[in-house]
Amino acid sequence: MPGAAPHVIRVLVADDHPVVREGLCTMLELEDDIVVVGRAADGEEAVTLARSERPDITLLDVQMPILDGIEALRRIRAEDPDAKVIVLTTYRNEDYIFPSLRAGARGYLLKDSSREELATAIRAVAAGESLLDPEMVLAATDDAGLTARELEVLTLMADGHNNAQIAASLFVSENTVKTHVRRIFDKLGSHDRAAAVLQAWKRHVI
Amino acid sequence: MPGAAPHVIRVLVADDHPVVREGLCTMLELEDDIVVVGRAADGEEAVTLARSERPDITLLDVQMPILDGIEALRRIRAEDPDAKVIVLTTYRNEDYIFPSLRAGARGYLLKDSSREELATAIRAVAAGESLLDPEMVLAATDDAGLTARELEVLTLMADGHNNAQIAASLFVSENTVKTHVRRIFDKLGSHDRAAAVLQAWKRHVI
DNA sequence: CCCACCATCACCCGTTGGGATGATTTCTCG
DNA sequence: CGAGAAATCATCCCAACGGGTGATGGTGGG
Repeated sequence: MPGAAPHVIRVLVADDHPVVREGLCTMLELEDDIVVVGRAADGEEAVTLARSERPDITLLDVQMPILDGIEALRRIRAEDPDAKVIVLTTYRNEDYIFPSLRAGARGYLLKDSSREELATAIRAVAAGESLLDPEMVLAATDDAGLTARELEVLTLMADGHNNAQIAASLFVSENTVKTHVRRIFDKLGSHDRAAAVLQAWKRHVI
Repeated sequence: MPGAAPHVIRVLVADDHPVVREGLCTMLELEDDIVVVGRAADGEEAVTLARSERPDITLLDVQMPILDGIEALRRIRAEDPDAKVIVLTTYRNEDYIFPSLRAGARGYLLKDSSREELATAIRAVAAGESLLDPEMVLAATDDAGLTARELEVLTLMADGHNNAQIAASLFVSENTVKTHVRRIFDKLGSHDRAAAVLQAWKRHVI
């Protein structure tokens, strides 16, 4: 890599919260090498602006009206496969990290980031690297090793279905369901449905 | 009320998220009659700044390190019972609305607010009124009508305790616990522990 | 090719849970 | 004071749960 000329990085900011959007823009404008070239309040606007402005970096909030961040991300990258997008999240919702990466995100950050972290992330991604909030990556890998089937059972349990109902839903015998349930308990470290379901919810497994 | 002289409103902003803090300040400074006299990144700082600056309005994030918003609110009002504090929340966590009001908050807003809403709220509270996000008030009443005792039982259920264990914890008979549990089901519209606990969690009852 | 993992099912057995119903006491609020 | 809500406890009863153990196919990776 050549000691690239001090190139200004053109950034598009998409967030439905006016406060957050302003905050991001204000912080970014304080950096000499970053300029905000567009602000979007929803996913659709983000896609449109990405098309017209062709920013170097697009900051996308996951939770947005009309088009959510992930879907906006897909469309932006469908139009421009080289688009570099960083996904932001307010909540520690690791649920979105893998979908984001699969959709082509280059970065995944908590909004709870300092100006430095933001700027660093933007520069890194602009330079072609990828950047993930380490805290998020760790948490996201915590799917407790549940299999797809176990997840189905767990979800039905969470909805208040008993073993017989789950069995009927999945077209298997009740014995099978009981086996799954027991394995779910093992993996989540719980001994009953209530604790297992809450545990799973807290860990964003369901 | 007299057509008060165009008095400038001195505001203290406390939020641990740099982005949000900046965003709030930027938006508020755009208003002619509002000036930000302090910025705090945690509850302790907020208390200190409230003491030294004596702002007309203090904006407090509920979730902050060291001292959370509620506790900071209590201390600020302990030192100055006339302090006017508006509590902000990112999440739709209605759990904090009643504690906030009990602690003396004059306003309770979602951070997901426009500049106008923010400014209106600040002016209203500065003028001696109270202002609550109507959406929040409605949601907050949704505590499912659980009694304090039922909440204790529910919490223990959520931790995976069975009726016998709960009975032991609360020094009552298992029969009593079963009665509470059944009433909890009724109130939450569930038929088993797993669903009840998750329901309660989602509704921020526990 | 074999091992590991997954999903499936079975049987047994003791414990727990949840529904129905009724009663007592205490406390608050009008 | 009297109504009502909350908390307490009881008894009956059957369905559901959770633990233990063992077994059979299918699939995929090494």
